Amino acid sequence: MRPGPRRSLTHAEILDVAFDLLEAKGFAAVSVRGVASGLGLTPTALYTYYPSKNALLRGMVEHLLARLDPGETGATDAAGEAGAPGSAGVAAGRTRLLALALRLRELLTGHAGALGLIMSGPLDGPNAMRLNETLLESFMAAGLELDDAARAAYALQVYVLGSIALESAEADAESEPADASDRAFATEATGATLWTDLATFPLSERTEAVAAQHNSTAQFTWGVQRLLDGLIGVR
Amino acid sequence: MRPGPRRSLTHAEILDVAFDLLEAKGFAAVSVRGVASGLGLTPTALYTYYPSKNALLRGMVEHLLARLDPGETGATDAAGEAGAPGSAGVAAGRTRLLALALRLRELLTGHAGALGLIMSGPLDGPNAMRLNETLLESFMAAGLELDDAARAAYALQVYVLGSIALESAEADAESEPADASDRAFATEATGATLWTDLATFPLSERTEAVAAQHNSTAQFTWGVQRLLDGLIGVR
DNA sequence: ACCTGAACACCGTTCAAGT
DNA sequence: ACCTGAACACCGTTCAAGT
Repeated sequence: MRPGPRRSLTHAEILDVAFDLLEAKGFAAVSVRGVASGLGLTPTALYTYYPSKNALLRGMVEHLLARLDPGETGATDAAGEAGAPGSAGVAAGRTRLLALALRLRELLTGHAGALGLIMSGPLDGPNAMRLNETLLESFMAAGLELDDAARAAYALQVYVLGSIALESAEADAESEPADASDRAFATEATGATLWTDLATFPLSERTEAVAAQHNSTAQFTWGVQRLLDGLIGVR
Repeated sequence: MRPGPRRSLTHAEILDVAFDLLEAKGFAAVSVRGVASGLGLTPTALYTYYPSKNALLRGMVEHLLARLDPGETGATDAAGEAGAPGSAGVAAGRTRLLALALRLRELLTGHAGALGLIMSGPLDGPNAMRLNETLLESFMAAGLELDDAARAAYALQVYVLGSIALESAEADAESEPADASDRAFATEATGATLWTDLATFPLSERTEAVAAQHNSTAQFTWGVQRLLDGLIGVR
């Protein structure tokens, strides 16, 4: 076939195929050629819809964030004044922040390799801004003044994305069987003693059990709670 | 030339070329072919030293971490008992933790695109373990019991890596001029209203000035301090 | 505007062969 | 053990051409 049947796709259709690919074969499979062929198109046809692969990736991020649904704002009373709201507002704000963090983590870990998406550029799309606005409202409801709320909102995003980064780094490693030898070479490369086993690090050794749980929802929640402890003045 | 002059390179020499490439041309330029040609080798020759590109990347991570130099342990007194150490020990532990976090950030942001390195696999090399051990010691010196110290050490690493992730995502975007149009397409892709400008998000708008400082050392320090507030029971 | 086909300049990795 | 050269199966992106 030469020119083509004039399909006129939706961006949503393209992103669906991209997410199918991400879930089925991982981040590396989300290629211009791969998505195009999943759509029944030539790679070059995709450039009609997105000017670059990076633009496609950003579209995927926004698509994910659209499903975040920050929920009812409801913090309008506290948003106006920088004073100390009632402890009920503090508790409500904190609950909402934890819920948002958990939901964000859920969305991003649901699709393996989603971190690659986030690193495609800054989080400045409309849905990312909506999230930011909700975080600001919640921190102000919890008693922070505006500037501190901004810093706190950023800190929380940092923590969530950091968690995803570390989790996905380990998840990727597990799916690659050649990893043990990779590690050996990395060790040798630094000139470190090859017999640096756990015994050299007594605390790390005694802590193996809890380290094994580092990627759990419980550890994530614990970390977010401690961060919120530090950000909000309560507890 | 056919077979070759039998060079016998050091892993350190290879890593040096890799870091030169990383600094000069970014993470994408750190390719097997690129490193090999910088060494005057054929790409395949590199596979004698590293079994895969990922192994090379892990070697680079260890090489970076080797320059971390956690410093004198000095917390041997507090490491033995889970009780409450003197406030001097708490302050010293906390100071050391902040210094480590700052140093780690400095190392990773010094080389643009270093996050790609970290995502090459879990941080389980000898130097990564040495860092972990030092973090454990410091948190115990600050008064945490062993299991909480393990969780806290992980939380701190999460925060540092998350900061790097967000910073490098924005740094990469700045170096690409085609970004504005990318964003427009991403916006359209979600079906979001195109006129979602800052005015729709009043809090985000009023907070632009501090948002512009999100990648600063000051903001990083502020976030780490708040996290330490929550992790260590003081203040 | 949407699409094809050919092409350009790259990738990581494998394999047989040389010293 | 260390290296080459050829090859395989991919990339993102550009460009002229068709409808």
